[in-house]
Amino acid sequence: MFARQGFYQSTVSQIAREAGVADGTIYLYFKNKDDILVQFFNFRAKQVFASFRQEVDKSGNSTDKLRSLVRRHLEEFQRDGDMAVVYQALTYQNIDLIKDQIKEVSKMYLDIVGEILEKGQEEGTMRKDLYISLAKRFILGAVDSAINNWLRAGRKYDLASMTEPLIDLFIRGIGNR
Amino acid sequence: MFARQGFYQSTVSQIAREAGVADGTIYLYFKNKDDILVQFFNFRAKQVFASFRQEVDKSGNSTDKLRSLVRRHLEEFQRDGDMAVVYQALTYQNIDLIKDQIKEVSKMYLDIVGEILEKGQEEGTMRKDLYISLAKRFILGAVDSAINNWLRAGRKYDLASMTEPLIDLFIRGIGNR
Amino acid sequence: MFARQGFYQSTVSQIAREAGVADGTIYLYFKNKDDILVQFFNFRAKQVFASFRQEVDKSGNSTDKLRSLVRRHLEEFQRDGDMAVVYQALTYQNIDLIKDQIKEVSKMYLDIVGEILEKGQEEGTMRKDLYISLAKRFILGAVDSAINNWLRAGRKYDLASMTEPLIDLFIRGIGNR
Amino acid sequence: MFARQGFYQSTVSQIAREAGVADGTIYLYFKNKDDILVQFFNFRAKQVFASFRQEVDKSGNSTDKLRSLVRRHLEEFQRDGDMAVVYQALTYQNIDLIKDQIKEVSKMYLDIVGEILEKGQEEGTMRKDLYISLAKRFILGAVDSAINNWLRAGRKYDLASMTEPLIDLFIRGIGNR
DNA sequence: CATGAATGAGTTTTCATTCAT
DNA sequence: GATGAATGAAAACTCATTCAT
Repeated sequence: MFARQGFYQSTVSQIAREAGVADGTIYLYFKNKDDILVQFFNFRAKQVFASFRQEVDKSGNSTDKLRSLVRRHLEEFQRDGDMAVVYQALTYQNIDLIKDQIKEVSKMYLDIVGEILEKGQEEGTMRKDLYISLAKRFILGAVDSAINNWLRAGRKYDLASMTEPLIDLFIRGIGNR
Repeated sequence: MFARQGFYQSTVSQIAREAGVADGTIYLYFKNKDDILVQFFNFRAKQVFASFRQEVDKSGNSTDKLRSLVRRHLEEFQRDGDMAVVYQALTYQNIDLIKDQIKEVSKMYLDIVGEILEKGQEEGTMRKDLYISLAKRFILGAVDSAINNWLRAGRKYDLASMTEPLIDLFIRGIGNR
Repeated sequence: MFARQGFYQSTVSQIAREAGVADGTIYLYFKNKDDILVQFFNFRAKQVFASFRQEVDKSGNSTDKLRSLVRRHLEEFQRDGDMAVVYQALTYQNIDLIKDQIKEVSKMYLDIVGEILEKGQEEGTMRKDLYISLAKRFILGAVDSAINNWLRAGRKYDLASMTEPLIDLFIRGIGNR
Repeated sequence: MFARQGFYQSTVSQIAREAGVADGTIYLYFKNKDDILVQFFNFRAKQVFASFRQEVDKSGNSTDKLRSLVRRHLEEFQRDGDMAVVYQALTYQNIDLIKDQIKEVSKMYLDIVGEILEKGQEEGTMRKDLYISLAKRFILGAVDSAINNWLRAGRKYDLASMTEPLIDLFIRGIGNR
């Protein structure tokens, strides 16, 4: 519902009806309307991001790790497009309510990418002169943007298949020669 | 005010007070509250984006054009950080109200980048095997992301100075060899 | 709880928690929330007032009877300060719910005082020209007021020790002779 | 309406209807429902009590002053019986909201009575052995009680005519001599 | 043109009460 | 008898919008 209408356009009554419960029941599980968003973030989005770390640890060299991360990212967001919408909306807004949560999740992601880039520099597959703190944000931004495009295009094509083209753009830009 | 509090958190009364007029006066210039957002977009954001075209036309080769576009983009958004906040918030949300306007502005931008990339391919400075419709979105997304990072970091550093590092990442990725 | 927060500020859930039972259990012993107040009045406050009669019957002359009544009144309310709070709050409000109970209890008290005053007139210890129906209310009011002062002062001093000073004021008044 | 139904039994909608305005209009003049009570107290009850001082200053000896005070008190409360109900209900409850206001108003009254009693002692019309801090509360309590009885009896008789009998009881007490 | 008081529909939230377990 | 999750009616409050001045 938040994905379709946005948080402020969704009323608690609607949410309750969609959930098949009475209005008051909502308040047995959420402190207030805001808390619905907060709990969504803590129990859904955070989990997804936490799963990225495992995926990366499995892969071998840094390029594979980056590929795994991006693929997993796109796959998860494709699997739950509504979460994707809400996550994006929240990330690019400045909502006090969950500002800290957003920062935390974002940092988690950037740390992973940062480690991959450093490892890549050691391996010799990534450029030594990379401005890492920019490069990692650049990568997250580009993936976010790919997701945003997919959403705005109506979720019609296969988002995960964007992995290779994206990696290609990243690597040939940051790859050593 | 929209930048600080968001659209739904801002009341018409607050807007009127900030503007130094009475509540009713707002309705002499705007059909309703929504219309304030629509008109903002039409007369502020659209103008900015329209100015990009001129900037690009001035420059010489495609790399210079891309550099000019990105620099102008960052400069304008830095100059009016509040507009930047609102623009970003709207872009990554799914507001029916201005969905079309967003698409239009976005298309305007992507068209410019697309032309630059094609020109670059002709000139031999850009890779011939580029998946252009992805690459141009990739570039917009990366610039958006740079702006978003700047906003979330409190607008403290010089955003325009990110131009060269960004271009470097783009070009060495998409440049021909 | 009613003493601390008042009847309307206390929820049935709170009452149940304080009583160490489940919410629903309350409704096995009380018809509804109002009934809690009604039963409190019938089984607690009424008992206390009924006990006054016995106390008075024990004493000898009318002055002693009045002294016994006031002392017992102050002692009982001091013993159960929370009941005192609730009783006072209810007496000076106009709650349909227990209007009749209040009247009954109040009449019970005024009847006792009235009898004492009449006895005193016969004995020659009370003024013959007393406007009895005023005087008895005057006495109840003054005792109530002493209790109210004690409550508002935080129940810190010994309420029962106010008996003598009060009786002195009743009997002799404030005028010099 | 508060006099009739009590504060918690009165809804803002009812208040608005009685006032002949829309619900929202209430909130242009009162911060919230509680504020209605607070403002009532500050602008109505406080004024009444402030007027007592003037009345007392006019009279001559201390007995006259006491008589003037009591008469004015009864007259004002008789004139605005609804205020009387609300004032009494609030005084004998423990509402945090206006606890301080009640204390202030009550102190104002007790101070006046205290001064009168001291003056009476100097004049020789009041007993020298009076426990003044008790005696003044005793007087306020007795007057309050007279008002309360009048209210509960349906405001049918002339409250102000109770002045002389009350003063008589204060001054001479109930004891025969 | 501008004002700002008034409106009332629409929202969030509370909580007495019920009833299947 | 006891439970406590679920209910939904009712209440407080907000705020976009209107319109007489």
